Amino acid sequence: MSDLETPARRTRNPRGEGDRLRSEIVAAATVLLQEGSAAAVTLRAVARGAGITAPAIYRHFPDVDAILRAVVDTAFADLERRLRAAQESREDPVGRLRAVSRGYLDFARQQPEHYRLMFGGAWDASAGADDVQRADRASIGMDAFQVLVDVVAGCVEAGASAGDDAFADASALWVGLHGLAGLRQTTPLFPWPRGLEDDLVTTLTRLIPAGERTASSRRP
Amino acid sequence: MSDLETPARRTRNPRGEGDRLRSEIVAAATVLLQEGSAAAVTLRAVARGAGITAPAIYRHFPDVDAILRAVVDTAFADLERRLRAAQESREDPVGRLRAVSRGYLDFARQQPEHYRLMFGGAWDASAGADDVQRADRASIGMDAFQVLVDVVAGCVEAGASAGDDAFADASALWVGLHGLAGLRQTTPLFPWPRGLEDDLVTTLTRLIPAGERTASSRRP
DNA sequence: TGTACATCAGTGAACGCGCGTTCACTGATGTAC
DNA sequence: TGTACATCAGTGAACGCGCGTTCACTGATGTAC
Repeated sequence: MSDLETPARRTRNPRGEGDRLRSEIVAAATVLLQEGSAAAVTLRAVARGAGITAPAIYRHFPDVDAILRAVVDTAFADLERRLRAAQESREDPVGRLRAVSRGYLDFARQQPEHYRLMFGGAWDASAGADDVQRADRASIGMDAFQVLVDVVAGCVEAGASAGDDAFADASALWVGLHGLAGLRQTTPLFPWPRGLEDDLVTTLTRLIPAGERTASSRRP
Repeated sequence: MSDLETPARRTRNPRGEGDRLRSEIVAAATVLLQEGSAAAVTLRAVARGAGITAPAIYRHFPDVDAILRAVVDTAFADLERRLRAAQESREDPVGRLRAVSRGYLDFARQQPEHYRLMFGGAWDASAGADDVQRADRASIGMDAFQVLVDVVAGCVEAGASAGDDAFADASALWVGLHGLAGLRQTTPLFPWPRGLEDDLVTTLTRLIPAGERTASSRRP
């Protein structure tokens, strides 16, 4: 706007406050999401939570969707961190696979509204996104998914899985974990069979029963 | 209120219009859901869609959640009808299983907002429900699930599945289908492995490869 | 080193909007006598 | 069979609310000279 008056002006360094408030806004939105649902995350409610007035939000986010995207980004980073920690909590490949699977389901159970927002799909249907943004949206969560690929590949390499395509089997595992997380949340009264979680992991990643292991295929 | 004046009054027959308008309200809500999201289904928007004024809604529904519940009920009946039709479209047990699975995923793909509402879980978290209502909510969708149990049991009986617990395997299948439906909707750009859908059905219901069939277990 | 000034983050008041909900009402329908 | 009346579905006006968004502003911070 006033660029016309002073064309060669240097871009000024951001003040420290700027980033601090930005993360406080995201934190306030996170609290609202945990206590209610995505519908509770309004611009004014976020401002109240952050202790500022509503218009101040606009210095940091163009709209409320951008805040939610920032929350989702944070949540995906958190999920990845937890999956990596689960992976490293064990030494044996199958133990790692099960620990990561449990970690995934724990995340979904403990942060149901975050999980719903991350995988609810409503937010990425925004038509206003350009190609770059869309590619960004597409790659989000892939770091977390990579942990699944890694632990499945570990089982294959150790001869504990009969699969030969870790990416494909990790995809199947992801589908199973996501389905279980979602349905458990929706239908808490359904009489879920005992051991379903372990069975799903075993079946979807083609784990070989311990007794039959050390062979490279199903049977000698 | 005026019961005090005429205590023994007969309950009057409902006029035909009453039920007709009720279903028109549900139909209007359904259209709004298809065109937008659950957030677009407001009391006033439904009234506009049904061609009536907003207060007229209250003759038929206590609040907007009740309308959404009616939409969900209708959608579950529709899902069951489609799964039954898929089941009866084939004679062989495995063909039936695959047709029903495909029907489930088709439903989720064609009616994404309905599917999201049915399994989104937000609507049944209402704390105002009494025990009867909660039991009602819990049993909803079980008729549709029974179709999965039936086709899985058909495969077991025909020796096409190595499973021995049709309910448990149908639960696993449900988890897989739900996960695939949800993730495909959320992450359309993910490079889904070819044949994942068929693989999931095969694996989760413990289908025996055609060459190894007629035996009662995995190997003679 | 001092000082005038540009920059910037956040404020406070105000707007128009769609929402759910209420209320008294209207006019058609069906029933009692 | 006629008629007076109760019932009922839906109307129209109005309310208060929280929302997103705008605008001019304030006062602190940092920079140029």
